[in-house]
Amino acid sequence: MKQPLHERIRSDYEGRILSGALLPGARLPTEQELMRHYDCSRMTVNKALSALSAAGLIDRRKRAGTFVARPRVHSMVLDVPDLEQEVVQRGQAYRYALLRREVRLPDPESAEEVSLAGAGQLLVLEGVHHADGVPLATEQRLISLSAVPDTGAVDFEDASPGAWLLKHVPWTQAETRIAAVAADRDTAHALTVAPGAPCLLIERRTWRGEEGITLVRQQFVGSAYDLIATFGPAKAPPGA
Amino acid sequence: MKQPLHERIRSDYEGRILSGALLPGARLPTEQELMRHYDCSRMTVNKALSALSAAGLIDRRKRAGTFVARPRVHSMVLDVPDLEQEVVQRGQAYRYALLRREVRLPDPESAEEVSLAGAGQLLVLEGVHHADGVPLATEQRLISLSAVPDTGAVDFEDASPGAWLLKHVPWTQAETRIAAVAADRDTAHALTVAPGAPCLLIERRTWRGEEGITLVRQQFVGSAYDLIATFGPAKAPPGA
DNA sequence: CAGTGGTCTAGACCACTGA
DNA sequence: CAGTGGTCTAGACCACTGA
Repeated sequence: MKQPLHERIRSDYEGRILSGALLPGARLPTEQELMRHYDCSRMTVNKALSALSAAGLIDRRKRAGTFVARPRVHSMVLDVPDLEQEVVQRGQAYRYALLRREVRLPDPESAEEVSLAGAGQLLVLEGVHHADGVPLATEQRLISLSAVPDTGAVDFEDASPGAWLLKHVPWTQAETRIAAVAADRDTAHALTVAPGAPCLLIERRTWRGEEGITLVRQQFVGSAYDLIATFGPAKAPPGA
Repeated sequence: MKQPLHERIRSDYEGRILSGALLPGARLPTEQELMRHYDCSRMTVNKALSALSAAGLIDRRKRAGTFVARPRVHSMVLDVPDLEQEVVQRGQAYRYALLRREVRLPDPESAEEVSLAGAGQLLVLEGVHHADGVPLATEQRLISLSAVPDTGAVDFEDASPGAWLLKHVPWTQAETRIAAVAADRDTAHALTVAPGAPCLLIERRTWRGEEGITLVRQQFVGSAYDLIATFGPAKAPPGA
């Protein structure tokens, strides 16, 4: 075994957390218990747990113990925006209008749908995000029911699916594609802009471990929305 | 002093690296030397250096020693694209055409220019990025000459300023603003698209520590460019 | 082959805080 | 107040690799 022991301990628990075997809030063994289980010194256990803590996967509290961290909302380096929260922070009223809801098998011709659904079905949600009653963005979302079975029972008539997912499903990997497109007729109608108006298109795929969670395609009114991403060690850029 | 010693060692060297007092490639003291200097055990020194290594600020090589890492090109979590590299990877020929170059004081009415320039002057560069001879994006860039004095001597007639900066200036903090806009007359002309065509606008501010380095505003032909950002622990998304 | 970092041990004292 | 994690010590053996 060339892998260091502290790496093995770290990846053991990383795997259990990412796979969902250890749910948020679950308690991990104490350092003493891990020392006995892995037959090693406390420093080695501590190194593994410190790394998990630095990665945000666990929270450690003196006397209380070590716990699986709550799903990261804004703890990732890129500020993946939760649209609802953002609108509310601007002091506007947020509303999500669900237009369509469907559970179906993936389209066998769509590689991305097949890859997302795995062996199961897809929940398809279409709706429009509003700020102060004005349409801000359209959203088409696919959710893997095998990855997130709970979603089937949730009522999305009112709540934004993105906000629900952020709160309930930990994700570890995301890919975002951003482009500027001209609004087609349907989108222009839904957003009450002129056809051809510039829109910001955001497509995001999210994974937990190796398993796809959701694929979402949002189209924003160009004149009404900016995407801002900040990254680096500090909380806010120095200029702010 | 409530700050742990390993934190103090870490922040001592972090500060020297970010401030430029220790340049890329410079050698740090060995663990033995640091043990003597801070009068502590090797594990404490090792914890501090391991953290700097995990953060990508230093490289450690057995027998050789510990060195300040080269500026991060793609090591940040968000894949800030280097346009030149991206175009070349697509198998296209890259060219940057410089349209304007000027050294001037910041406009006192522009808070962002004043904040960027500090006490010094600004280098202003305007140009167009081409892929296979076709205009891909316009670029307006401001560089703080007090933060990057070397820039004054560089010939940007041919080389993209972004690629030069990525290679030569380590940055620690960035803020990116992304929006969809309609091309105005000048931009449409430079990009040879119709006025009003959707364009992806990217504005990026970059800092090294507290000091502003550059502010760049790029406008991409919407139909020709997608921005893709991947983040998470793995190198590539599982679906790819 | 000698110096460097990587890892690990078997302890220790302490601060914190919830049972 | 007892159990937990945070930090630190003073060693050790090893793998690696450049002088």
